[in-house]
Amino acid sequence: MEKIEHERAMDSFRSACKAAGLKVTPQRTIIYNELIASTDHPSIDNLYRRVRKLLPNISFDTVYRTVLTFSQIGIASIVDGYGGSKRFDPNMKPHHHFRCINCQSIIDFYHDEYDNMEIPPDIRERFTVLNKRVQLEGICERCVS
Amino acid sequence: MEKIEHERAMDSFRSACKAAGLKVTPQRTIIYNELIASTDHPSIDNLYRRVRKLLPNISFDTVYRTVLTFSQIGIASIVDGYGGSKRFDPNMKPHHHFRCINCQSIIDFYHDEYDNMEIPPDIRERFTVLNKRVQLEGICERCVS
DNA sequence: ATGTTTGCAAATAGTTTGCATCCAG
DNA sequence: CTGGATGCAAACTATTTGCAAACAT
Repeated sequence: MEKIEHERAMDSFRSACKAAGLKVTPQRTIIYNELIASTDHPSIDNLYRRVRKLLPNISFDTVYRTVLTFSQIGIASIVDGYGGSKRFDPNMKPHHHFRCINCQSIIDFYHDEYDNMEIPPDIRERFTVLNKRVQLEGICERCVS
Repeated sequence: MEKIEHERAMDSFRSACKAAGLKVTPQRTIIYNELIASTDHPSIDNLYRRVRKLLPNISFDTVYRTVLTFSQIGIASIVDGYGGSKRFDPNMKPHHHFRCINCQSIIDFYHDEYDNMEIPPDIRERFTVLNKRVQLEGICERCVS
């Protein structure tokens, strides 16, 4: 990430905090700063270790709560392990998922157009792709009210 | 699921077990049976409660290990919480993920064609879609060897 | 000032492992 | 028979909560 882009990201971080009524604390600033410097989708534990180099007294759960807060105000997203526990699907036919961000229910759907999407050439060259799935996120019909 | 389709699924379950050198035990049979009867992507805890009605003495971790085994031999898949812990992404621009099923690393990639995919009409009518992402799974370049 | 955030600690939830016994092949 | 599978227990990891002190506004 370029320097200018980085500063722009820090600016929009501060705006997002204010918009959400959250204080711009040094902890939050440093955690966000480390998060955007990380390209590897870090776990909280991972992030904690990096942040601690800059802020040795920070506690693990400050990092924990802060990153969860970031995902609530829409400046970061959880890419794995949304809920507490693993969930399973016996349906091995090609299909796709809609996940409700409120009630966490996962709804299967079928859509040929999605099944037929091509793998981008650069990905296909570098990796062996075994599975392809579209994941939609949003609010389900029961949670809209 | 229709009755005939259900029996076909149980047949292919038994074949898959044999092919993988696994024994077709009553526990595995009942767990798989309950799993395909569940359309809600159950957690293990959830499945355990259902299975226990049929097999009151079964232990929680038999269910646990069994379902993990199912996902290893390819007759079920984990749809949430692949690893032990949550992982975060500060990148809020539209992008997609490749996840290595071996080392669990998650690689971002960009692809306009994926960004521009339409939401299926029936989904758009029922739900409020906030986010759309393609998730590819497979083996990454470092893990192929 | 004051209400939010932090750090600490403890509780809870989810996952993994070791091992003796049991049973499907 | 026999090696893999099961049940039990305990360890371990991840997540959540309560609360007093500290801090940003």
